[in-house]
Amino acid sequence: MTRYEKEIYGIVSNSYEHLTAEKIFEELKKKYPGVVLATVYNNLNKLWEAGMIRKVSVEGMADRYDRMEKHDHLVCRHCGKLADIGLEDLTLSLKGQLGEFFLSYDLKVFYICPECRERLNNENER
Amino acid sequence: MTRYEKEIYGIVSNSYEHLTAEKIFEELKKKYPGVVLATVYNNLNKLWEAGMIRKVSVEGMADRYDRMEKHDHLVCRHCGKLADIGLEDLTLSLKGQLGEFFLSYDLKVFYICPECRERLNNENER
DNA sequence: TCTATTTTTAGAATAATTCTAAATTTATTA
DNA sequence: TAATAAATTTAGAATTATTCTAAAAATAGA
Repeated sequence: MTRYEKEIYGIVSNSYEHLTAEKIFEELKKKYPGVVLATVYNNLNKLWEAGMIRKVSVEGMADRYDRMEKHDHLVCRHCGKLADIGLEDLTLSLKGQLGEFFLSYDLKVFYICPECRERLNNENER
Repeated sequence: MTRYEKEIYGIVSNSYEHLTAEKIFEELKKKYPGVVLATVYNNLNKLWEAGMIRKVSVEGMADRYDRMEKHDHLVCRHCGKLADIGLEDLTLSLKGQLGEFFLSYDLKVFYICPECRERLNNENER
């Protein structure tokens, strides 16, 4: 593992936020001011292809990167923010339904996050 | 509903393919040669916001549009192709786990599609 | 140390999508 | 119906996210 690979892996896998390449770049620049965005993309792709990090894609937003540890995502339909949630594991059920075709799955649950709910409430009261 | 909205809705909701905006544009041009790509995006967004069509997003690929009818997706990890599949409905289980927060969900199952499996086999045999 | 390989940089290029302003179409009202 | 307002479409520029290319730098191997 190269310097940047290691560093980027650390940033992504130790964060409970869901960082975009741009955010990771900003983070990395604190320690390595000379680094360049293409390097971030290079290494994110390498790490993703090696199965060491996740890439989370939601319609119309930049991809976000996430630690591997098993968990699902809540996605706010208003602001797009992601939150982690541990739902029942579907692996067995899916393997049962699909056989050895199965590789992995991605479950996203859409909702309105607490902040947006509150904001929407306030707007309605006015 | 405007002319184009209706037409685009028809294309998307009567197709079992998973069309990109570009493909829909090509399709629409057969009937309305003067139409412009921005119109396609405008109307796709309107239809999506109105909950009349789905938008399917997979890391690193252009968004694809799909009919609403309840179904899940198989995504080939090699070529990115989508296939429909009807898996067990999770709505009740998720409502149970999340309460009225729940809006909807999106389940993608990753696999290697038959074509890619075959291709990979052939390559290995050589 | 010399050579080959890999990684990084810099910045251009591409792809997908959105934006803006003007033109056109459609709907509403006098 | 004419006049006005509102919504849609067009044309093309702009933006955003991401990838590509070629050269430079770093690292690893013989």
